[in-house]
Amino acid sequence: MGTKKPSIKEVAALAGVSTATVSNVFSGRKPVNDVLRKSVQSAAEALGYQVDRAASQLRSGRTRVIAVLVPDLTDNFFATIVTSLENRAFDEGYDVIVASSRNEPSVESSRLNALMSWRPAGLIVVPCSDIIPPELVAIKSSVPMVLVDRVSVQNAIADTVTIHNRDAGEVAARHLLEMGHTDIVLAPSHLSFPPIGERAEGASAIIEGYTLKKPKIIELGSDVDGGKRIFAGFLERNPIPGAVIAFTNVATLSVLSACAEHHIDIPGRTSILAFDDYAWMAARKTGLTAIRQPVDDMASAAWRRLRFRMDSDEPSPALPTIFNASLVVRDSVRQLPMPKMKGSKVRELKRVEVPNPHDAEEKKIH
Amino acid sequence: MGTKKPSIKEVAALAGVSTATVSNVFSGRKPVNDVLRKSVQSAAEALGYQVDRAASQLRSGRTRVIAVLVPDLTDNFFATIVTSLENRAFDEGYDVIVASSRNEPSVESSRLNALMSWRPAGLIVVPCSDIIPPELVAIKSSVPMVLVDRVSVQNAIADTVTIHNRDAGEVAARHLLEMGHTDIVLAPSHLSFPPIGERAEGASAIIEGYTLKKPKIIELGSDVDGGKRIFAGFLERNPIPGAVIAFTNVATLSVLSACAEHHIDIPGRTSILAFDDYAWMAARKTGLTAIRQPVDDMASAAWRRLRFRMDSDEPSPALPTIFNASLVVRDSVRQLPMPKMKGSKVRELKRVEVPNPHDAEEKKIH
DNA sequence: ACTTTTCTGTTAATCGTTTTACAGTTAAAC
DNA sequence: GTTTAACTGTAAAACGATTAACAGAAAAGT
Repeated sequence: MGTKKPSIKEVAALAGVSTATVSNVFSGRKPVNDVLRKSVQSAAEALGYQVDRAASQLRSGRTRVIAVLVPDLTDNFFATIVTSLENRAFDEGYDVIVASSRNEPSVESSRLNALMSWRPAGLIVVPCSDIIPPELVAIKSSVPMVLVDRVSVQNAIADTVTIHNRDAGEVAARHLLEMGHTDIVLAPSHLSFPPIGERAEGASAIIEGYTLKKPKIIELGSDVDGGKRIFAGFLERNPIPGAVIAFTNVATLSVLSACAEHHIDIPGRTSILAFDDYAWMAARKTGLTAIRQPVDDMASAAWRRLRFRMDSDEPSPALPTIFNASLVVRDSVRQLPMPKMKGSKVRELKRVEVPNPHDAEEKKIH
Repeated sequence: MGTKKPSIKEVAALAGVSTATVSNVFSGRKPVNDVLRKSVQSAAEALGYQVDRAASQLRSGRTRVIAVLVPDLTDNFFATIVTSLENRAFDEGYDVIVASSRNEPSVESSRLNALMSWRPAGLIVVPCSDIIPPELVAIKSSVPMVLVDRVSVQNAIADTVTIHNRDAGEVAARHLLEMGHTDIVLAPSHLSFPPIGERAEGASAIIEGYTLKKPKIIELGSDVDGGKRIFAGFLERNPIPGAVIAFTNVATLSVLSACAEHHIDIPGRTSILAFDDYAWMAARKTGLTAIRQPVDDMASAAWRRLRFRMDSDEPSPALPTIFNASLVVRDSVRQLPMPKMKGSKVRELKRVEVPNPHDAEEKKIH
């Protein structure tokens, strides 16, 4: 309980000007004489004045807030996106408010409502599943927004930023086949999450095309402990697979934990190919071979797209921005003695350019 | 660009009541007849009405916002704290806005200002270094706040929530000594960060007491790549140490990466004791022995303390809440052939109770 | 010398809520 | 049967900024 914050009136009084002038000094909306400007600034300084967001926003209708909704801040992938977004936004004078949906659609809805009550200037959402919450559809027309990662590009209701998940899955599978593996198990978190499902489909199709039968798929869920138990259960009831593709960060941790518990050597006994590339994956004796998503590029694309939407008032059709994932080869996939083709050290997926009639700049997807 | 949001007036008109009544329905401040309440609610529903935060906040002066400032959202420790805080706050009708300081004092200051312009009801800060930004000191009297983790309890200007870092360092060192290690290197990120410095001191004191000489200390900085290079450089210029204590998450990753690069077997060639306990630490063949901080307990303590401050207008002296860390024994510390004493599986630090005259509830620190 | 433009600053209305003060109605108390 | 109290609802005044409309002075144009 200190003294309450000074208002613009007090600053105006102290500087001997009108409140309008003080406002102009702070917003830079109209030029102010140097002498007056100085005196306003020092008056504000002396009083510890700060513009009141609420009042400013109420009157102007403009709000320099970007709302961001992610499934789980604790997941490094999302945390990285949020951080990146936050920095970019801040540099351009926007503030970011974040909410996480804990991977639950109901929480997602209520958080979305909470976020919207800020009347944000823009909205960036990583939905938690493929059923896009009805709120979003309603909101879509009133707030510029972009959807990231967990969306199927087909039925997107707004701009999207994703990687080409099917391709990524294919590359993963192809790498395993090239290394001589045919006994491959697929370990997604939830097939119903668009990117995960697409990755798994891509991988499955390639494997089936080669081995003529569908690979086993085990859904591991989105928490590490549960996933570990599921995968451990699988290991107990089945022969140890020759290779596993883990389609998310948590799936990777689940698989790895279960293997550690059962003293299964990697890659001696089973090979592992992970998705998402984190520091800890390299910080081990046998580094993990993984599919890396260009997180920073994705974040900046999302921001760029949002800026574009916020700046233009002409509505234009939803634009998908699609990045390429890359394969980072380390030591967790064993070369089996029947090489078909040799794999290269870092293998780029074939680049998928999205036709983009409205925003030429977007073309230079990297 | 859709239709603009409806205001309270339109709801009132549609429901055939005054705006005051609508306000009462939503705030629950005064009782409203059931019939009217229903009609207000359905009118609001029909129009898609949502209370405008800006206006509400401007008029009432109250704001349901908690500002949280952390050094790095990408660090799982902080992300966990933020998530935990967010959930708790949300359940009680507060919204959280987060900012990260990227571990830079200058960013910290500017972010702090940005956060304060929200006129938050409460502030939770994890400072990035031991020099508490001057803004904070100024703010202290006007906003309830609590400091978490990176603070030395001694010169705290507000309530704090920490673990007993010195003790944690001591326990780490003692465990290594008990396992027969004497050739121990200390790997902190920055000694100037209060908790890190204290941990290192604790460990150093114990080791010195036993071996009669100070252990080597290598500061690794707060990014993994840099730290890895520093530690790799150390490994090239020195004999491989018998054991390493890594005092933070990033330090752990740096050390591990460097060891992987140099094909140094753990714990065969060198033993490692880490701080902070994450999923990936268990997801390896040789699980990492680590000191675990009770992150969730810390977050809830921080929230509880903040609530207390927000509820009471009587100023009371700053109260430190101190938790105990625990040692989680896995496989990364090798038992050397000269056992002094035997260590137990999970060893609790001695509990440090903080006298607490003002808030009896706080006593039950767990 | 008079009009026009430009520049700079002010007055006062306004944004959408909350809230104080008050009014009307009904129930309880005497 | 009048006074008190208890409820519910309303009208209207805030809250602190922005901004449209305006005003006065200096510069420029004719």
